[in-house]
Formats: sequence, structure tokens, C-alpha cells
Amino acid sequence: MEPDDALREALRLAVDPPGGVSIEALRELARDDDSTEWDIATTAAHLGVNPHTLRYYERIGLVCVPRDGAGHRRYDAAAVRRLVFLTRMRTSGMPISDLRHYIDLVDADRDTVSERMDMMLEHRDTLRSQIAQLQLALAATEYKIATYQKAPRP
Amino acid sequence: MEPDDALREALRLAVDPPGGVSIEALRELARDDDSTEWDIATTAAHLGVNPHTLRYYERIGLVCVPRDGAGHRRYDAAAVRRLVFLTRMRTSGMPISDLRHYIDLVDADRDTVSERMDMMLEHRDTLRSQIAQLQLALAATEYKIATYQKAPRP
DNA sequence: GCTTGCCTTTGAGTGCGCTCACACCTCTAC
DNA sequence: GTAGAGGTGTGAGCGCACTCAAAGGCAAGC
Repeated sequence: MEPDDALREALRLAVDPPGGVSIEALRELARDDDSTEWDIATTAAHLGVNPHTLRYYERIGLVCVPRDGAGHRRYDAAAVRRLVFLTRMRTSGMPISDLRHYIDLVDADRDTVSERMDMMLEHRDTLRSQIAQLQLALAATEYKIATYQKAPRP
Repeated sequence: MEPDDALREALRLAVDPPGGVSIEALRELARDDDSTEWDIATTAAHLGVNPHTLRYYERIGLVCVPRDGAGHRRYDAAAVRRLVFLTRMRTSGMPISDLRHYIDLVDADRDTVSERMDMMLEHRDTLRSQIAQLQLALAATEYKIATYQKAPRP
């Protein structure tokens, strides 16, 4: 299966109705536009996070961001790619400590592929049961809604 | 539509793949076994939460629990039903403050059906986009896994 | 009677993930 | 030149949702 097919397949599984994020966000993971050079405000806006958060992530060593002459951050493609990944993992509930560990593996000079793979496999399990939990909560919510619709004026 | 049909319909909307929790948990929402009389440890175990958390929920007025002669909590069917709902809403990310509001509506003596309905409708939207987000994260995770599988020894 | 264990209340503590305040710097526009 | 918008690093603060500690009550078993 080609990477692009994998992407499409993944997206097919995802659907995403309201919310705004779409295939664009996914593409970000795969693209390699080396001309990207964003300042912190632009980057934060694109990622939907607070600039403070970006500085915080850098402070704790999750990402390394080059500077311009004035010492201001210039987010290049590599930094943005990593941040897209990081924010996606964060919004899906992976704790910062795990991300630190993962990033340490990525940045290690030895071969850590299998360790990273294990982390991703575990996170996949977590995600799956999380989705199941949410779908259960959704069912409960739908049930309440149905109940309320049946008895509009009790 | 009979309650049981509503349940099934809700479940149909939910799918829930792996994860363990199933229609059992949903049934809990609808059943009315008035012989339920659990102590705090049993209740906590059934709900998968810390007994401290149950006391906390009661302290902040989310639920009202009768006592036995010794002053110990005896969770009856009504309390358990409410707690099942509450924990489901909590695990799906509804903040405590919203739950307080919702419970205030439930316990109000005026007709608050439409207000509660609005809250549930809004939460449904939240849940849907949350699920979409998670599916996106799952896609990203699958993508990483696929990448690692393709290059086991780089 | 005394220990053990589970319960009670209340106030205080914890951990996480930001988020802010502060003091300072560096451009651009007027 | 000076105001203003935006940036910098660092330490401290915050909000949430628990989670624990302390001091005590009750009931069963030895």
C-alpha cells in the first residue's frame, strides 16, 4: 500500500464532521515543504495552540526551533511536522512524559525503531479503547436526547 | 419506540469495536433494579473509580447517597444510575461544572427538559468532533506504525 | 477488652499542562 | 527619536479533578 493510499484509508476511517480539521492536517504529516518558515504566532495559529504552549514544548525539549538574526523563532518544516505530530498525540491524550520519551528515542543516535513502534502500537490500543469509550458516551447521550424528544412536555 | 429499541438504536449509532465495555454498561443506564444496595467500595469497583472520587462527587452535590444505621453510604439504584451517567460524561470530557449545571436542572422542580436537551445536543456535537479528532490521531498512529513496519532496519 | 478493617468528615495536598507576569530586546512606522 | 507591536527567557501561578491525611466511629473476630 502506497503512503498516499494509507493516508486516504486512514481518512476514510476518520470522517470528521464538525471541527474544521480535515485532510489538510493529515497532509501536513506527510508533506515536505522545506520553504516553510513561520513565526511563532503563525505556527500557533496553524496548530490551534497558544504560543506559550509552543515555547513550553521547546523548553521541555520536545522540539528544537531555529532562530533568525533577532533571536526570534523561525519554525521550519521539520519543526512544524514534529509539532503537528506532538499536538495530535497530545489531543489524543498521550501524556507529555511519554512524548518526551518518544522524542528522546527519535533523537537518539542508536536504532530505536522497534521501541518507537512498541509505543505507537500501545498508543493505538489506547486510542481504540478511548474511541470505544467515547462512542459509548455518545450512545448514552443519544439515548438521553431520544428520551427528551419523546417527552417534550411531561 | 420502546426504551429497549432506543437502547439498541443508540448502540447502533455507537458501534464500539474492541475495548471490553459493551451493551452491559448501557443497560445499566436503563435498568431499574431497586434491590441494589452497594457500599462505597463495591460501587467504586463497579464504576472503575476511586472511592475518594465518589465522596468528592457527593460533596460537590452531584449525587445524593442514603446512609445506613452506622452512617455508612448505601448506594441505591438511583444513585448508581446517576453515577454511571456522571462517570460516562466525565470520561468523555464533560467538565464537572457542566455536570453541576446539568444536575441542578435535573433536580429543579420546574420543567427543564429543553435546557437539558440543549446540553445533551451540544455534548453530542462535542463528542462527535472528539471522536473525529481521535480517529485522526489513530490515523496518524497507524501511519507511523506502517512506516516503521516498512523500514524495520533502516 | 482489644485489634483490625472499613467507614466517616474536613481541610489540605498533588500532578498535569499549560498560562501568565516580568523585564528586556528588536524591529517598523511616524 | 520614539511609540507600539511583537518577540525573548524564566520563574511563578493557575485551574481542574482528583487524592490524601488526620482524627475519629462502629462492628466483627480473637
